[in-house]
Amino acid sequence: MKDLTSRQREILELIKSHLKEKGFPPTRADISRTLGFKSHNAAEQHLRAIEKKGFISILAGASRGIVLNEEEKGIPVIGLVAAGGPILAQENIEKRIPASQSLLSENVDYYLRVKGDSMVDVGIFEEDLIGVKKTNDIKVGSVVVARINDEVTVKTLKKLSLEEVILKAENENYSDIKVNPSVDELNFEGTCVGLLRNLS
Amino acid sequence: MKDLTSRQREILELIKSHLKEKGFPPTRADISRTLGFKSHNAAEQHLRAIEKKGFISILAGASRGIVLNEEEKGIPVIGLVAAGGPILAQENIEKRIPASQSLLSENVDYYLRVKGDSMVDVGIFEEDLIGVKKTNDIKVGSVVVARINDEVTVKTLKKLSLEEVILKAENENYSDIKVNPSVDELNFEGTCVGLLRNLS
DNA sequence: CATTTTACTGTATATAATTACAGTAATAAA
DNA sequence: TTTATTACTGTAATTATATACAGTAAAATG
Repeated sequence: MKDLTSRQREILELIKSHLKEKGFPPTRADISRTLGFKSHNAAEQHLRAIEKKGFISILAGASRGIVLNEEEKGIPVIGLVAAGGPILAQENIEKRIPASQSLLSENVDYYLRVKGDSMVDVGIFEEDLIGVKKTNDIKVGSVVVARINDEVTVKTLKKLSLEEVILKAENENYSDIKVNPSVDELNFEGTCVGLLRNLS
Repeated sequence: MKDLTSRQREILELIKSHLKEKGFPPTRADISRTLGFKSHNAAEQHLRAIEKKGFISILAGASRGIVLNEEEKGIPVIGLVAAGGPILAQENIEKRIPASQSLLSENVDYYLRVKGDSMVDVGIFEEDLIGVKKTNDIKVGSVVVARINDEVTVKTLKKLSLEEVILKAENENYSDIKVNPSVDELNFEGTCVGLLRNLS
């Protein structure tokens, strides 16, 4: 799918906002009015170009017959993380669930399916989905998604310094993980901002 | 807001499904075609009636200018339940969060903010939101929302018979609640089908 | 029983909207 | 440098759409 020109992108955004505000697509005249075109044909030709590039479909003969061709991706759910690769790699994506706006207070970049029982003491159970936000703003005390030498784990961050990082399992049967960042490769994938569990 | 007649409801549903399928509202001709009217005016007059009853707005002069007037504000979040009244009473609704379709596997009628720590052993913590589905299909072993003599509680259903109902708190510090349905007033408000937690 | 509401048909018309054709001009790609 | 693409103006025709007016008939309401 070819890239849109800036003008075409502007028109696509206009269509989206019109849809959101009014509830139906704009006419050529609407577009022309908003962008100051003196000819409806300007809008028409932009629409054709955008359609040709695959971003919309135009239904012939129908008024306001502009359909967005979005694959409405939604937020990816990560099942098992293949060692080594990036966490959001295609092969890790189990499914996608529709973007859920204000469901969780902060924006979620992806959901990670929890494996194991190392976090049961803070109510994170196996098979729960934790909402992860990619951020470098990692704080001691929060639940983080960390990658230690290609292994991804969810733990509470207990200590963060240049010499030593301590990750705490919230389960008395597990002991703390102590990592020396200069010896082991340690990356923080993000912070856990929410939790989703399917019962029934 | 007056009730719609069955024919009017049919037309409102048609508008909704047209919006969902095509992405924009139907014309009077579309409606007439689908429902077999021989005159577009049939559709027009139905639309006027539906508008008069407050379910839609019609934008004069605009093609497909039908706007749904839904308060469909999303799924209600219930904070504290006032004793006595129905759980979904207006005064109990703390806020609403957008309908989240496939987020939780089953449809949620409302979210209930958990008070207390009686369910921590199954990972339900204070301030968590549990997704509740109103149903009479209550099963032993599932987490239910029950009302005992005007008090609402979330517990695991342990035993269900005509003589005795046992509700189990999932916390060793609490003991089972035994209810005799013929003595105490007992209603099941619904089953817990999911859980939502905001961290961060 | 009179009146209103619901549920249409049928005709007509103004206007809303799509869309084709003919151009101009600047910029990008081959 | 030729050609294609982008970005428009301007005109016009056709079709799509909203919407008014005049009816009919059954059902609901007061």
